[in-house]
Amino acid sequence: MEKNFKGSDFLHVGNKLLGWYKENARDLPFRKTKDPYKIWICEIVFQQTRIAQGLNHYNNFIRRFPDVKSLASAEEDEVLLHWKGLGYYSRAINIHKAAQQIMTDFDGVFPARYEDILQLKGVGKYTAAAVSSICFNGRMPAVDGNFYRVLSRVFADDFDISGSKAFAYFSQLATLVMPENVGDFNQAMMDLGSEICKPKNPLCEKCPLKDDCLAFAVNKVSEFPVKTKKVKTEDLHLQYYFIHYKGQFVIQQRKDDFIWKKLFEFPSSLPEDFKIFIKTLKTVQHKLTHKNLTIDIYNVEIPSKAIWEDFTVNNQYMITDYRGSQNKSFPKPLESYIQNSLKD
DNA sequence: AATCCGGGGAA
DNA sequence: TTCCCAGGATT
Repeated sequence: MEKNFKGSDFLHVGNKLLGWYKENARDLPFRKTKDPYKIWICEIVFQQTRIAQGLNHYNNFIRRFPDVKSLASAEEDEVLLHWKGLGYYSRAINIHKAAQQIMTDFDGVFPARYEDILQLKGVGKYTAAAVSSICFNGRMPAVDGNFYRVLSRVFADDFDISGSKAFAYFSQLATLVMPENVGDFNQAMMDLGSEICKPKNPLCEKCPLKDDCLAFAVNKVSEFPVKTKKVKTEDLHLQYYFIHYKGQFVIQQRKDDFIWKKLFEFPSSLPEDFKIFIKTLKTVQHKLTHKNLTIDIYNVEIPSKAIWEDFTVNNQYMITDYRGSQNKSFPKPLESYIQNSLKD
């Protein structure tokens, strides 16, 4: 149902939210700073990632890369290592490229304009609005999943959040309630969506917007937001050869397409001659959001130094050992396999 | 406009 | 199991 609220005044909703936020803001490390670098990093880390899940990654990342320059001059593999286990690895690749963008295109100074921030790799309209508003008094709503949920409920609006029009639609809705302090407003919406206006079992009785929420008024909070798109998963079979000799083993790096971008893995093929060295096969199940993985890992034990050197040199494979593998980012199931091999 | 990209926690 | 999370890039 299209609604036309133009001419109406919903500013008091935003101001109520600000009042609530002043007393109930979560105590998070990145709330203590307006350093655009740190705010940017935290926005990327927490894309599609819960605070509890990403907090250690954020702290470790900032400790190792405290500013744009240290990140820009780092090796990509080390950036990926700090992203290990977080998922959506293109974020790590893009964050590294963006740091170098800031060095070359913006003279090493984090850009203050929304349009410039938007040019950074991995930064979309949400992140640009968040950094702009929190650090530079920008006046763009940082419309994310929390905005969809809170606004759809407050206005009892059944606009489908699955479609690509949702961002523009809820951005306009957000401007109706957006007060002067946009930076705090954006963060307040995140906290309200996380702590009160939760997807399931929202705490409506504690909600500062209880008296303004149309969905609550008609007891239909659970019907919002409307999301029609279904999540589908498909099966995927992977095959690996854990080729090793005296604690060393063969690895390779994945491409930057498909899953686990730029992460390390074992070879997925083995010359026919070497299949006589296969000792065991371990099959691992692993779930991704859109894929159910079945991973066959063949343990290939090379019997002699001569064969090992012949194999690794001729095929120009990357070699590591258990210690060295700690400094590389492996997908979780392969990391587990390496750990288990260590026990044997 | 539709699809893909992780991993973990909550219900 | 299913859904969702401080989304963005690609096609």
